[in-house]
Amino acid sequence: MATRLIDIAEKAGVSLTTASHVMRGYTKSKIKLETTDHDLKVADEHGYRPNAIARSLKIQRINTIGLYTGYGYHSLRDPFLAEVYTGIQRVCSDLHYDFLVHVDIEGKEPSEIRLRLNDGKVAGLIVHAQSGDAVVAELARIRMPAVAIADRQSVLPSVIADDADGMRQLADYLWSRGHRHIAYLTSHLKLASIEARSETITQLMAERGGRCTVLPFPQLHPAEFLAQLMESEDRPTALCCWNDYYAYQMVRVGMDLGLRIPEEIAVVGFDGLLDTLLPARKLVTVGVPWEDMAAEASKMLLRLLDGETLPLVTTFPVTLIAGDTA
Amino acid sequence: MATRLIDIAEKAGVSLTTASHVMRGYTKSKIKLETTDHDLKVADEHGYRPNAIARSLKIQRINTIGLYTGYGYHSLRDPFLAEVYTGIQRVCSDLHYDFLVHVDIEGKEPSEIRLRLNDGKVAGLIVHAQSGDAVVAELARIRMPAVAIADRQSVLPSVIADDADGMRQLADYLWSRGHRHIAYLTSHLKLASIEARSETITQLMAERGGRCTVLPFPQLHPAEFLAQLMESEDRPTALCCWNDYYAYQMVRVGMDLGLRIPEEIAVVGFDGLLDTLLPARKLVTVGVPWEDMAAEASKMLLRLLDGETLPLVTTFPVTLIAGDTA
DNA sequence: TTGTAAGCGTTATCAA
DNA sequence: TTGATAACGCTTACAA
Repeated sequence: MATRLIDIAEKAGVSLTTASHVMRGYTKSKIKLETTDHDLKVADEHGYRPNAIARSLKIQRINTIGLYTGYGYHSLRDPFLAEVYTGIQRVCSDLHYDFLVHVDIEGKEPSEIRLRLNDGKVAGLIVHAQSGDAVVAELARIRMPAVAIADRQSVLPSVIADDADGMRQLADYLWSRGHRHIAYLTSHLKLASIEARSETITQLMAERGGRCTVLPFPQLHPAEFLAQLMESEDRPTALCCWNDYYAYQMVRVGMDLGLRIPEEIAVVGFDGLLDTLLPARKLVTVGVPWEDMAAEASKMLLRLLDGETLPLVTTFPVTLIAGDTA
Repeated sequence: MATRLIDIAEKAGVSLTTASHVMRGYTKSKIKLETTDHDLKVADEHGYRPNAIARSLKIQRINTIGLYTGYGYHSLRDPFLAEVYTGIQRVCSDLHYDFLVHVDIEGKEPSEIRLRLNDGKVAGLIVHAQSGDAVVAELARIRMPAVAIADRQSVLPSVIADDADGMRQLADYLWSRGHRHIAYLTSHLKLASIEARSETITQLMAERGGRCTVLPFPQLHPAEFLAQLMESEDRPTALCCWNDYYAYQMVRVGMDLGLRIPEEIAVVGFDGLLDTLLPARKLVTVGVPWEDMAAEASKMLLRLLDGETLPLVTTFPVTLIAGDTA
């Protein structure tokens, strides 16, 4: 049981109110400097910190914001989300907020999910979801403070990229290099940005007398897809991919097929997220199951909360991964 | 103002207690099925959800865990942390916990930081910090439930990799390929794993009559460093790097210098995190300032909490990034 | 300058 | 089977 304000007050020999005033640096009512100093000292000795929960309940505010994404738990291996997290954290850090990753929301009905998001743990949400996400509609209905990022939500203030302009720049670039027939590789996700991008480029190419074929990105057999595409009579000369990840996959598949890029097939992406730090070499290294370890640590933490005693050290095995750099 | 339990009770024409029992599915006291059904219906209509804050205050528990890392805000571009986050989320999702990323802790004294971590917002913490981190000591002192991950903390249950065995495997591998003098590129961070790794490999090489020189990783001028190293008379034939990120940097620098890898210089890492999806090509793409956008969205959210009215759409400019794939 | 007391929305004890 | 009522730890009128 952590020390409470009343404990501090008692130890310091003052009332609860006085202690509270001192802790909050209340200036209106002038408290004796002596009292103040003494109180603070006592609080410090006991490592006292006001309980944020009780405080939130009283003042009806909480300095925590959350993130809702349509997907279950967020894969931070997705460089896009990593950027989003980093941005949120930067601001939270500056403005003294904490950042709650809502994860207890999986496999539920939309209405139930929004209930979970609205249980008072966060003051508001950053939202990244597909168009027509039912949860987002619910959130808007109950006027939960929320801002959409990257993919526009009609019912929320949205922070988006200038997708159309980006596509125009790409179209200009490709056109000036002589491309008259391109393919746009889209995603199965119903994201506003994807629609904006594919529509814009299709229209731009058509306006100029060229054309753009919209195709779903071949998740399962990218190599077969590209091989077939290259053999087709009326084939596109450039692949315009929804994002960098898709694009790099196409580049790799192209290289595997022995295609010269960009001479035989040009590839462009969208995002500017993935850099080229990693050469096309396979590193000799030691594989560590970091994710499993973090999972195990979390489980242990919860068991700890249950009063269980845990071993001081839990060691996971690691494995050498062969490569070509050594 | 969200609906409270008492509102539901009034609407349903029952007492607060009854409503509470119904909501919690309390079975001991048998409530008329009619009452139950009616109450639930009313609650549903109003989109009622028990306030987690009030609930936490009352039951003195909270189903949220946090993460403390020694560095300011966590860079999620660090693939290691991405794995950690993902692992934590996976477990939280399974066990109905939420995950709080503490960010309001920067630039404070250790004792103050641990106070912030101990304000009741989280039930416990996952910890990743350097050896001798004062905050960790404080956390242990006040018996805050915590589990360390990846880098052992003497005062906490720790989940770590078998660093020594990993290094043994690497040493065996390098030794069998004829390497007798290697360099270990270490970090400035005082992490337990680093110490364990460098000590182990140094000792293993020495035992066999070879040797290992421990050098700080050249953050600023990796190219100059490698060039000089290659020219030195008694140069190592292999670079053993603290992690994959360091290793890939060395590989790239090596390729830039025209070195044959592994013939002229072998490179090994540790982690198994970075894959080789990305070829050493520079993509033509459109750069989007995702992080800034997320930051802006967060700021907007907070302004929204202040009652401010925001524009429905905020658009950021994007820029074409030249490359060699198109 | 300090103290008393009400109340934030729950849960839980104890009567009715 | 249901209903008062007292906490949980804090903030804040208002009173002394």
